[in-house]
Amino acid sequence: MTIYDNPQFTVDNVLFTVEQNQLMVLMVKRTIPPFQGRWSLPGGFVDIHQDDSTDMTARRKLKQKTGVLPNYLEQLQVFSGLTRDPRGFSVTLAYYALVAYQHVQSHIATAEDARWINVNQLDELPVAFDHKEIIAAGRRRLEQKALYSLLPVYCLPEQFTITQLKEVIEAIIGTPIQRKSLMRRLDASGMFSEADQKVDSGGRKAQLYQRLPNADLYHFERNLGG
Amino acid sequence: MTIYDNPQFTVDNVLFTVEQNQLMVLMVKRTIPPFQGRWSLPGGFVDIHQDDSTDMTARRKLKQKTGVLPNYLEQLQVFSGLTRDPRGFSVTLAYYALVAYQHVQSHIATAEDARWINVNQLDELPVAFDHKEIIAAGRRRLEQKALYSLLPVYCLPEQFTITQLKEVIEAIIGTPIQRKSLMRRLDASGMFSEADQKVDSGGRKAQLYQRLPNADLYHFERNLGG
DNA sequence: GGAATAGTGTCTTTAAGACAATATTTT
DNA sequence: AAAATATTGTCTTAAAGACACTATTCC
Repeated sequence: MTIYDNPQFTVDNVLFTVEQNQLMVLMVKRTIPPFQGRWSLPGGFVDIHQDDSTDMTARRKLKQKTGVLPNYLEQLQVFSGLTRDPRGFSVTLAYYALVAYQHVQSHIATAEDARWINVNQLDELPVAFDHKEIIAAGRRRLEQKALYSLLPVYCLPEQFTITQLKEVIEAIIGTPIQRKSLMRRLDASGMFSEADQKVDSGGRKAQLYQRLPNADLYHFERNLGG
Repeated sequence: MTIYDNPQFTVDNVLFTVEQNQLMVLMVKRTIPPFQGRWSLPGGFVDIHQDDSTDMTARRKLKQKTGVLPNYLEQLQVFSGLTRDPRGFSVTLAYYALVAYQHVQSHIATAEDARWINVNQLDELPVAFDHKEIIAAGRRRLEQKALYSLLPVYCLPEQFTITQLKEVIEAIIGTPIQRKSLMRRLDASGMFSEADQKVDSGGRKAQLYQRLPNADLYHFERNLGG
């Protein structure tokens, strides 16, 4: 039986949020080689004495950088190869995650090495490894899911208005959607309850909706935005 | 800086096909511990001197067991944990793949240790590791994709009739579909051309359709089977 | 011609798109 | 009342479901 070199295995996170109608991704500045000084995704090695699965590794790393657990976390894809890390063959399991901007804002603002980057301004940024490609894959997945589910609610606090959700979805998919369609979906999904309070917004007060704690993400049978 | 134990990393394949209207999965009998004598998914270690990515590992292992490359291959999910392998923390990247039964039949038939297992008869089989769970995840993914794409064509040879495709889809999703809807989709997808020949089937001869070589998998905006 | 299977025509259904009309709130 | 935003009503549209009808082939 052959003995194989076990490739280096890491976990990386594409943490998204939406702020001012712009999709943002969390990046951290590398302090050590390779790619020292470039921006990279928050991630690292599995600690088998602490993590009971790679999901926990992902959550642990996100908690470290943001101070909170994300509202949503899901495996994205494995990226592997000989050339993505100059040290040799490597494998990274990429996750993507969603969080409300308000939940992490204070923590990120005080951190030197962590920043929200507008995904539309990534071109100009010096990025480490193949992390631009990983972010692009995360974007595609998020965009797809936004068409047939209400996944984007996880970019908002537990309570939110229809207009807020509409703007978040539009930031993610890049095209306007019908407010009416969104209301029909909120209703049909069974994932939310109407809060007692309403909130003012310049005109008529808006109904607050609130995520039901253990509701599964509902999948619609059609896409929005045809 | 802490030194981490690098967990054991493997690649496993859930290779599906459909034969006699039954969804089948390829399994191999383990010849060494742990789980010696039990059935498991075809997979193994990355060989960094031979594989330029984990995709190639998956393809190489499938070629070894079946003699051919699958018609379709896609990452499924990573499974990890302390308890899935008695030797300690392990990580496996599961792929799922599709192949035409005819393409591999002869090769499998002569192999001692490889067999097609009807996915509906897995309960009775002694299966190694968490491979039942991995197969279940593969099934769910295949089923979902069968609702909004024509992925099941990859369980058929390059040329096929509508009736064959209909039966394959029904085996995968477990409910009957409208022949008419399928024809509309074949047409709309742009993935196929009509072959010159027709083929007999007991009554009127059936049109053969054929996969266009470089067509991408088309995603419809609605699900079948509502 | 009859049985069997393939393919067409067309009406219904469902959920999204469009957008006008109404409601509420602040100034 | 006017401006601004929220919500409802309702007609249109697109693609799937249902299913009757026609076409082809073999016996």
